[in-house]
Amino acid sequence: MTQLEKTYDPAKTEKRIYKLWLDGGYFHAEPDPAKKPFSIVIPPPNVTGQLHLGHALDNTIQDVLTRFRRMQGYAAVWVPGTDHAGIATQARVVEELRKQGLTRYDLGREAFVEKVWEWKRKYGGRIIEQLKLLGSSCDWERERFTMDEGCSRAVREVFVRLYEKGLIYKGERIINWCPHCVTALSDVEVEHEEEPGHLWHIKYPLKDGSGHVTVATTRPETMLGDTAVAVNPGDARYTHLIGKSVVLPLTDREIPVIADEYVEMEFGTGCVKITPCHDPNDFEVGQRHDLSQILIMDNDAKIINGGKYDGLDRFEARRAIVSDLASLGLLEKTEEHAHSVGKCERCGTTIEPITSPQWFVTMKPLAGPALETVRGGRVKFAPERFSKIYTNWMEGVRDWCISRQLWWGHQIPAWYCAECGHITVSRADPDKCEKCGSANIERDPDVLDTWFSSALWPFEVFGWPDKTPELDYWYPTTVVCPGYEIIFLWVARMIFSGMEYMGDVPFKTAFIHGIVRDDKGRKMSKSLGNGIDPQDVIDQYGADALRMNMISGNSPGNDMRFYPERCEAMRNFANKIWNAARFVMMNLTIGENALPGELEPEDKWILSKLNATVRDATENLDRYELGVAASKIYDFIWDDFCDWYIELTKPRLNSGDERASVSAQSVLLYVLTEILKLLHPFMPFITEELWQALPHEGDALMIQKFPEYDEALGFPGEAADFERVMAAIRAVRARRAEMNVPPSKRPSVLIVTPSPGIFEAGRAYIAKLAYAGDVTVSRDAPEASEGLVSAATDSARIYMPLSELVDAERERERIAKELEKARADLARLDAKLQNAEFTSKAPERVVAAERERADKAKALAANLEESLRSLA
RNA sequence: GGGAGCAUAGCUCAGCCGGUUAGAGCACCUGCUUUACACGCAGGGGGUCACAGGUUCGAGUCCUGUUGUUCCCACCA
Repeated sequence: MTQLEKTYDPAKTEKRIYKLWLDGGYFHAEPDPAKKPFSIVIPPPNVTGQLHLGHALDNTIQDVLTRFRRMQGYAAVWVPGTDHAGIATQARVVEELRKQGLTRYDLGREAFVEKVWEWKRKYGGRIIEQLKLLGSSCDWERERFTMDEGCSRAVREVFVRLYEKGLIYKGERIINWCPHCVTALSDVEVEHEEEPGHLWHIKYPLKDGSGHVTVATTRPETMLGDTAVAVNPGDARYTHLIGKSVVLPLTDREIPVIADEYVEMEFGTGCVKITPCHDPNDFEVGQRHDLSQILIMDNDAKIINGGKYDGLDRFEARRAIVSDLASLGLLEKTEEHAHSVGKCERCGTTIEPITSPQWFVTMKPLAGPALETVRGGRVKFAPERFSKIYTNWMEGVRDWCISRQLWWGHQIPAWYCAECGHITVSRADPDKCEKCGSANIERDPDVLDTWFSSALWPFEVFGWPDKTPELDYWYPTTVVCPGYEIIFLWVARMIFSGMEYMGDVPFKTAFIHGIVRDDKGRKMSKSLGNGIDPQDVIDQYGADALRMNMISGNSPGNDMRFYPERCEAMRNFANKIWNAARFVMMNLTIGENALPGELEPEDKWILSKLNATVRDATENLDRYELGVAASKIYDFIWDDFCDWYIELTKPRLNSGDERASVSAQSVLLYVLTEILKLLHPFMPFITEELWQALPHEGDALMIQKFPEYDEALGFPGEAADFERVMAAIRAVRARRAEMNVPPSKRPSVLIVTPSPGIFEAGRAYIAKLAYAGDVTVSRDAPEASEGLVSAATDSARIYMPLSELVDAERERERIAKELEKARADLARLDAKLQNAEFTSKAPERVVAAERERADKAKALAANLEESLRSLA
């Protein structure tokens, strides 16, 4: 048998074990009609991204689920891949170029895109390699990229279909513009932040010279684009002005005063400047009143069409305009005013609402089935509460702006005809206008939102739009495991996409997790510098410890704080298992894993505990309660197996009796092997390593059968009996500890009990675990003696002659106190049991349990009384 | 403005369908080189489960309200 090191060293095993799995091909799955399908598609990380703890969390979750089902015999596939991440990736390469003093325009589109591919080839593998460090059992043969050929074909197919169906349109609408990323964004890519700002009250003189109206605005620079002033039609203060004109200060334009319900009389002055090109509400108002549109900012948010302000940055323009208005006497007042400002989620730049010709997906027709499927429970959210968040959003969903002014991404398959203006949208690149036949056509330069391709992920990875065996077998996927921050960006869009193109849900369950925060509860971010690199954690504690830390100690859907010390606890746990296995191996003379024909009471006890743990943990895993499952397994291993069972086997192993030793070894090996299987989904490396070192059949632990509940190994009666012996041992230990008796002092122990059988059988264990010299079991009490220390359980009284340590008076007091407590318990239980309401209404098993408890309290009280008497 | 989460030991958190005397890790106290493990063992202290009502034989768990806190959504000029 291999000799194990005293301490588990993850660094020495993880790489080797991962290679063993790869070489064995165990991660790969094929559709297999003889098995049940199980599938997960990875939330594709950004191709240029670096692994962070958020990835560690959701990949651990996916790996636990995949390994669990694989071991249960499912054809389990976990499809990995990466996302081309349009804006993020392009920004990285732009930044690279900037360092060389270049812009993307210096290279031109084609060369730039080639540059990004180069970058992707160079760094795209990094995150994948990092996922492997975690132990992820992805089917790497099926790795995909959202811009690979298949995905590109899927994207194109979807775009064309939606266009043909009239669900994709191009329109001049208000969109969110990021002047830094220089592109349009969808609504969900904008984060709103409350910021202190100002409400400037500006006088707009009436054209007829009869005075002025005062408008209030938080963005005075946009006044250059004003094309009306609006008041509420019911606002008596202003009805006489409706239809009149005002002269827009700083320009020489005249604009009308109009009436619109949208204006709230209570807010500001009740007069609103209307800037259709730079505010979504004003845009609507403009539509209703057929106002003209004046765009006053360019793509860099510099002023255009603004006379002397042209060329100024929007914030410079704001300062200049406010100061000019003040000097003209048109600034009535300035109020402090907190308001929410939209920021680009990518770069944090303040978003500018702007009218722009963009492509949109009409959402209403897609939202219907997407809502139905969640309401009807065909897609379930875990935890359930997230379905409400989803539903609320989907009910109010607005059209999705899908075009991006980038070069890196899926270019929109639309060609504009210079002759007739027709737009040709086509699966294959056209060489002429489909309407007039002109060859003078030009392709739309824009690319699609990155999430447009990720929305198709659950079916494009299986080969859609082709009909493939994989698609047929694994779609709908079983479960998807994203963080709650991408419910709208990704989960929602997969659902309506799945319904639209596949006619079926993309996954049966969305298992949502929270955010990993730092130890102070803050989000980890580059700017705070509080990010923790999972690779460092793995180096220090091992991947298994990191994984176990991610899974346990938090509940699904809630954020978690990351404490390195918790990893330490899990590292210690790994070491505990390591040493338990080391102990088993050191004592092993057998080469086969089989339970002995005859089992000792302690064997039945541990098997019974194991069996219950298997049943409970499996149930928890079935319900996505991974943390609860992990902690049950943890407790069983540490408390039951290590602290009790291993100690209990020592007398047999050291007895010199070959048969006794072999029987102990057999049970040890059996239980340890089952433990390794149970724990494997959570801590795959150490469990595989140990399994390989132990006698085993088969090639790898990761493809062994997951333990199943076995009625034949229940032993409820025997297990309960044996717990009486354990209770006696605990009682003796507690008494000794209280009196500071060192383990070297081994008094004889007398056990007085009405049921001596189990204690007779357990004599050796009592001697070992309670440090007894010799153990006598009797039905009869000893002669009263001053020198005895006593302990009592509900099934026995225990006496130890420790006359030199014991103070008879204090001993009596102590027992009297315990007795008092036991009687109080008994009284409480009796009262409960005598309450007819309780006995008639509570379920039978609860009443039975209370009865048993009362019986035990009664027995304990009786034993304590007896102890007291024998001291008298 | 709408919605959701959280509030349990000094700290961070579990507590799954309402049913013991509410648990874990860390921290703390006492003792221990017991030949698997000091990354350990044994024993121990520590909680009015935010507050107020309610439902129930029984509430940390369900309901209502209050307070505090975090987050999400929303076209709050």
